[in-house]
Amino acid sequence: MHLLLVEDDELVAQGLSRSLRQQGYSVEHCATVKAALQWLQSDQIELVVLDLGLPDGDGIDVLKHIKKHRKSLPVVILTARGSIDDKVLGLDLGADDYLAKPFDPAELFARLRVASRRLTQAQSSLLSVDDVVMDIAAHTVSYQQQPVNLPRKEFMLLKALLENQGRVLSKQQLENKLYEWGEEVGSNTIEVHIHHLRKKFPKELIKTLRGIGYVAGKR
Amino acid sequence: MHLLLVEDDELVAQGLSRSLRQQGYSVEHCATVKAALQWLQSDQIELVVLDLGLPDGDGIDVLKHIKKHRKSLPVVILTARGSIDDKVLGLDLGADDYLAKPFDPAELFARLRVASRRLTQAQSSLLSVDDVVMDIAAHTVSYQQQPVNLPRKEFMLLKALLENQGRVLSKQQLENKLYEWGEEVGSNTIEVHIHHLRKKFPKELIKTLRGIGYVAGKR
DNA sequence: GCGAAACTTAAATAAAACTTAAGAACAATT
DNA sequence: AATTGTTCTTAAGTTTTATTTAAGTTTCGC
Repeated sequence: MHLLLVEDDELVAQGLSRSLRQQGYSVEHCATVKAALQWLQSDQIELVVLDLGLPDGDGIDVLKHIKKHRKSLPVVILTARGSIDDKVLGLDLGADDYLAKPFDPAELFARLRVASRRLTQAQSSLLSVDDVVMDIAAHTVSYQQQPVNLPRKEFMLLKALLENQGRVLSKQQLENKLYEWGEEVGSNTIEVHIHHLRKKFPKELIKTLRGIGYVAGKR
Repeated sequence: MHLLLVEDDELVAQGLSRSLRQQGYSVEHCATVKAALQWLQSDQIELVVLDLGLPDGDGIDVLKHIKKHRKSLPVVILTARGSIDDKVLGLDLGADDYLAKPFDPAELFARLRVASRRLTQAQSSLLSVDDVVMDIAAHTVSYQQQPVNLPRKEFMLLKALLENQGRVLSKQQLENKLYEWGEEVGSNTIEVHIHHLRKKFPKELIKTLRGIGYVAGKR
């Protein structure tokens, strides 16, 4: 993992770099705001350890820059400014952690492990065919990047179809998915909903198999 | 946001609960390992503040349980055990942060904001859509640079929506965020609060998806 | 070309959300 | 402890929108 250490005290920097490398990071080091911003251009950096008191400016500016341009890049602040107000400010500006000097290296390493293990995390589940994308958790659907508003039943119907791409679902099966048990439906509801869906999406999305049912997806 | 406070000192717990509520969390409190595990069954909890010294066991067991079953649930440890070894252990077992008592409440709140904004991938303590800006730390909201006064529930509601921009939240989900467990709400409260919010902000801010829920932000 | 199945349309019905306003609960202040 | 003002909940009435129904039209396979 690629770590940028921004620290102007040469001695501290050297010691830290060495032990961070021992911890398995590839460490880049710089001592000024300017150099830090330079490094951040590169998109190579995955984790930042930031001292606030720098010779050519305030480390807080580096933090702001990072959170503006690469908001998910974790930053751990490491500084002599240990007042509560400083901490609150740093954390609220987007820092992921804040250690006041003097600190124990073991604690820093533990906190860096927390930050880096968070980098390896997952995303929400999406159903899609071509440029029709459904996010079930967020209850949203988009077509060609544009959000599409689907009423409840239409959403359920499309979801059923997308969950069974390539498989034919009979009207009966679809009804079972849309309606509670015992809630008999007396008419051509499914046909009507299909109709409405087709008006909102490309017509190839839902194919009819006469006498059998409907399928979504390519084939 | 639904927070579980695990703390056996009755006095501390009471004080903390109150100020956490003031910070806008719905707080559930328990004092034992057993009760904590119970609460965690419910899947309602989004954030945990954990004391380690509990009467019927070690809080570390609660942490282990969480990280086994609900990996991504953030846990902030808050304890009298302040040695480096304890900290490293706690953090390496999956805690997201670790504060040793005595601590300053302002710092705890700031660190909780870090944890909760990570849940919603917001970058700092400012949430905004267009010219509606919410400062979670300061508990203020403004619209077109003008401060807007929001009562607690309205604030919580707007916060929940802003934390989930683009995601649809059902009335049920919103209720879960505003009310503590067992505090059943019998009526159309959410609708009424939404109504009040809409009177104070541009009407495009909160969209209704009939039968599904509400969304804030552009889509 | 015939009949069954699916499509389309519009109106009727049902369901959800909005709007009010009143009073209960809660806080702050004296 | 009483008073005032604020915030929250309830509930009823209204409006809006989704869903169902039903009737007329088209399409498909035989």
